Amino acid sequence: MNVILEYYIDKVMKMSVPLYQYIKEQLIEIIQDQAANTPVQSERNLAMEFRASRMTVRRAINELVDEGYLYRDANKGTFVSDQSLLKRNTLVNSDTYSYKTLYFDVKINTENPMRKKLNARADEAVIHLFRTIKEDELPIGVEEIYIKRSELSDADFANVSKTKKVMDLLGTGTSHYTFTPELVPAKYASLLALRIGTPIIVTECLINTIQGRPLAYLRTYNNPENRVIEITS
Amino acid sequence: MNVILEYYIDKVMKMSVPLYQYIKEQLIEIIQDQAANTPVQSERNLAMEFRASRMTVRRAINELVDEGYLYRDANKGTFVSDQSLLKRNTLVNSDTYSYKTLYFDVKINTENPMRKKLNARADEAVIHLFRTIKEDELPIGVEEIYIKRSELSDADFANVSKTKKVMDLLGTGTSHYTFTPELVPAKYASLLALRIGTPIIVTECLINTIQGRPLAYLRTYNNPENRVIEITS
DNA sequence: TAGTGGTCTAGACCACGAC
DNA sequence: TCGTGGTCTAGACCACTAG
Repeated sequence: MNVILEYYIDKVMKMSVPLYQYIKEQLIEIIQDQAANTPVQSERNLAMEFRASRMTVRRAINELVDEGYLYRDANKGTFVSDQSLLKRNTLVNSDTYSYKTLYFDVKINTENPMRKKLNARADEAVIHLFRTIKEDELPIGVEEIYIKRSELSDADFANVSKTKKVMDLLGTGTSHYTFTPELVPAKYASLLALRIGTPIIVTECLINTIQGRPLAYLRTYNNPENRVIEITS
Repeated sequence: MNVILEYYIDKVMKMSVPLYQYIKEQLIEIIQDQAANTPVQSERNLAMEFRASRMTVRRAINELVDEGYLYRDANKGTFVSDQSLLKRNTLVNSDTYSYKTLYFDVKINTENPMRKKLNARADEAVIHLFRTIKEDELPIGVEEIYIKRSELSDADFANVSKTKKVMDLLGTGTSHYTFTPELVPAKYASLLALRIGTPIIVTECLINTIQGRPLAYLRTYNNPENRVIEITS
């Protein structure tokens, strides 16, 4: 009741978070200290407790299931998932990384092969960015970035060299990663503090708008000693 | 009308596909030859056409959005996504791969380090499997697999050496991948048709039940010439 | 102003599982 | 038998966009 009161205060004060969103947050709060496989209340009970319809509660629960917090067992109930491996992706998760831009430019009429990947005409402006990635002073990787100028707002363009995740500049869309094993290039070995001949993983990422227009191309040389690439799904 | 008739024939004949599922399939049929950004009919129109409620149509559309087929633009409409890069993951996509099992055994009381990863007691039976992966006679990779016997039904156990995707043996759960660059091990170089000293990507995958119990551990040595690791999201 | 997607309600019936 | 999640309906109001 306290719970639902809180929500309606928000609502009245025009914060106006959707109810299902509010219920999600409350459920996360409730389960976050619970052991895996703990049952959550039934949908009908939660609906009463939050003074919401069952469909609204279901929406909240469904999204938590999709996000890996809960799982359903038909005819039995809904339970807390094992969260020891919560969905994560070290390629995108950059909260603790620091970046140093070593090169920044906007080029027109260059012969760079990346233009083809971006499907950019010869006279289109393309942003070039080269930066190092560190975590606690340890070199994590070096990154070459190419972004189509025409896809960025002026505000985003002004921030581009400060941006951590290029994804954040762009709305929803698709990203396509490829992973290639290489020996560390001589020109990057010292930046990565790796010996010549060390095998590394190079990740390439092409980011498209949901409409199918290429937006950005990233090429990252990852230091295998300091950055373990991992993906949980 | 033809469309909805078909569905109800199915329904009467007890095929009993959920309506939202049927609508999904029909929508995929409709859009599969359409260009990106083509609008689909409004939810209200589709509801009339399928004689379904708007909420049911919404569910179908929502799932297609999650799966990357469609995208929404609030207050404007729903549109066909660019499908040139449909979600895929070459690590799991094994339709065209052929497997050859070189080693199969069930072991108890071994000193294998994989037992720790599987959290298996010393006296638990663990299935060991070693196999090569080929596509059109080209070596794609070699794979070491460890599966807890106790998590498999007798039927699954009988099929385990014929199984393509280990994931298929297990219900839903989480899988956690790590990617490591290595030089191809001498013992696998000839199986992979690679020269000694070639850098490769080794993927390790730990599969857990949704309850958090480890089920299987896979270690794959990927041939970079014949298998490009890629992930679209 | 008319149409769209976004949210929400208050019911309903079903199959299945545990008791 | 009772409670669960799975599916579905027929409405409703909102904010926003485009003509």
